[in-house]
Amino acid sequence: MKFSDFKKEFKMSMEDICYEIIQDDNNSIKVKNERVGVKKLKTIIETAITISNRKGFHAMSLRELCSECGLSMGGLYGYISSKDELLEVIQDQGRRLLLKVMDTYGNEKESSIDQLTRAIYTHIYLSELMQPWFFFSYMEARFFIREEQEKSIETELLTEQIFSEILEMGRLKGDFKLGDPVLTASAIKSMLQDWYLKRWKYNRRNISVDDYAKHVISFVMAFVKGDC
Amino acid sequence: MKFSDFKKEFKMSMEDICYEIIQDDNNSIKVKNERVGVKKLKTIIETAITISNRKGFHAMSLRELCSECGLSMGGLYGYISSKDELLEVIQDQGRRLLLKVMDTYGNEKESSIDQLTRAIYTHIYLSELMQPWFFFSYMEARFFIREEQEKSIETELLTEQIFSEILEMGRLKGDFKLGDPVLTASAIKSMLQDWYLKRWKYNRRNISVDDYAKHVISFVMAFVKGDC
DNA sequence: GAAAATAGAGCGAGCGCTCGAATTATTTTA
DNA sequence: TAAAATAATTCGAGCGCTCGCTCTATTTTC
Repeated sequence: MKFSDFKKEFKMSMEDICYEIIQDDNNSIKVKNERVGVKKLKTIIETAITISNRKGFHAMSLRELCSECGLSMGGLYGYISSKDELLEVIQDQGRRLLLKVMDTYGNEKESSIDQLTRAIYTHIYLSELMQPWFFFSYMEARFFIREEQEKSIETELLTEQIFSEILEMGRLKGDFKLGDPVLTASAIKSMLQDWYLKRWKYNRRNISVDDYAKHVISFVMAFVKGDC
Repeated sequence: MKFSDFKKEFKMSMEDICYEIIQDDNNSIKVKNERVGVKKLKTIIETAITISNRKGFHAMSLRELCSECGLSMGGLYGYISSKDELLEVIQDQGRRLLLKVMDTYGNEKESSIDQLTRAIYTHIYLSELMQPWFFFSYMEARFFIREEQEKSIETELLTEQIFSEILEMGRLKGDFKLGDPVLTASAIKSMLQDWYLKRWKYNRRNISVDDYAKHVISFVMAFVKGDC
C-alpha cells in the first residue's frame, strides 16, 4: 500500500462533512445559502486550526480569526454561537472524517501480520492527511470541557483497542509472540503519534511518510515475531 | 536498577536549584531574606506548573497563582518581573536539574546493551520524578518565545542524540543489527515520552514505572538484536 | 423592495502590571 | 528597656488594554 494510492481512495472531502454539519439542526448556523455557507465554514475551521496550532486555541482571538477568514465579528457569529462551540465544530468535523475512514479499512480475512501492517499504514496515512486536526486534537484536549474531553479519550482508547485486538487475536492464533497486548498497542500508538506531533523534526530530516511507516512496521514486527 | 534506588541517588533537590536561582543576579528577585525566598520561589514554581498543566500557562491568571500560593500580586512581583519571566524561571529550573542528572549517568565502559538499557531506565525514572515539569515543557513549548523554543529543541535533540550515539556505536561493534539509528532513537524517544504525557492512561491501568520500563526495554531489544 | 448577509462600534469582564498606603521587622536612641 | 525612627515587606485597588460577544445600521442579493 502506497500513500499515493491511499490518497486517491480517501475521497471523503472536508466539504462533504461541512455540508453535513450545515444540514444538522443541532448547531446554530444562521446562514441560509448553502453554497456560500459550506465554503465559509470550511475556511473558518481550517483557519481556526491553523492559528490554534501556532499559538493555541485560547490565545487565538476571534478578531484575528475573522480578519484571516475575511469576515467580520458579526459574520463569524452567523456560523457559531460561541468560541466554545467553534471548538466543538472542529472536533466534530475531524471525528466524522476519522470514524468514516476507520470503518472502511477493516478486513477480517487477512492474516494477523497483514492486519497489523494494514492498521499501521492506515493510521499513519490518515494522520498525514489530517495532520493539523490530529495535532490540534492532541494538544488542546486538556482544555476541553468534560464532555468533549471524554469523547477524545474514547477515540484515543478506541484506536488503541484496534491494535490490542489484532495483537491478542494474533497471539491466540500463534502468529505473535508477545507479552502484554495492551502495553504493546500503547507503544505502537506512541510511535504513530510522533509522526503528527513532531512534524518539524521529520521535515527537517527529509523523512517521508513511507520511510516512517516502513520503519515503524519493521520495529513492531521484530517484537511480535520474536519471543519475549 | 530499581526506581527506589534511583530515587535515593537523586539527591539534588529543587530547593538547591531555587537557592542557585535566587543567588543568580541575572533575574529580578527583590526579596532579601533567603530562607523565606527559597521556600516561596519553590512554591511559586510548583504551583504555576500545577495550574498550567491543568488549564494552560496562558489561561492561568496571576491572581489565581497568587491566591493559591498565599501571596498578593505585589508579593509575586517581588520574585518575577513579568509573566514571561516566570516561564523562563520554570524552564531554567527544570533544565538545570535535568542536565545535572544526565551528566552523572553516563558510563562508557559498559557493553552496548547495558548502555542502552541504562539510558532508557535513566530517562524513564527521571521523567517519573519530574513528570509535571516534563509535561509542562512538552505541552507549552509551542507558545515559547523564539529563544526559549530553541533551547527546548536543543534539549530534545540532545536526548535523542544520546540514544542514536549508543545505537551507532553498538552497530559498529556488531552488537546491534538495525537500520537507521536516528529513526530508531526517535522511536525509542516517543515511547519514553508517552510515559509522562499519558499519565492518566497508565494510572488507570495500574502500570508501574518499572512495568513500563521493562516493556520498553524488551520492545527495543527485540529490534536491535534481530536483523532488519 | 423584502430578505439575507455583513459590518464594526460598543459593552462589561478580566487580564498583566503598578504603585502608594499599610503593616511588620529591625535598628537606633535615650 | 521602652520609645522612636528607619527599613523591608505586603497589600490590593486601579490603570490601560484586549477579550468574547451583541446589536443596529448598512449593504448585498435575487
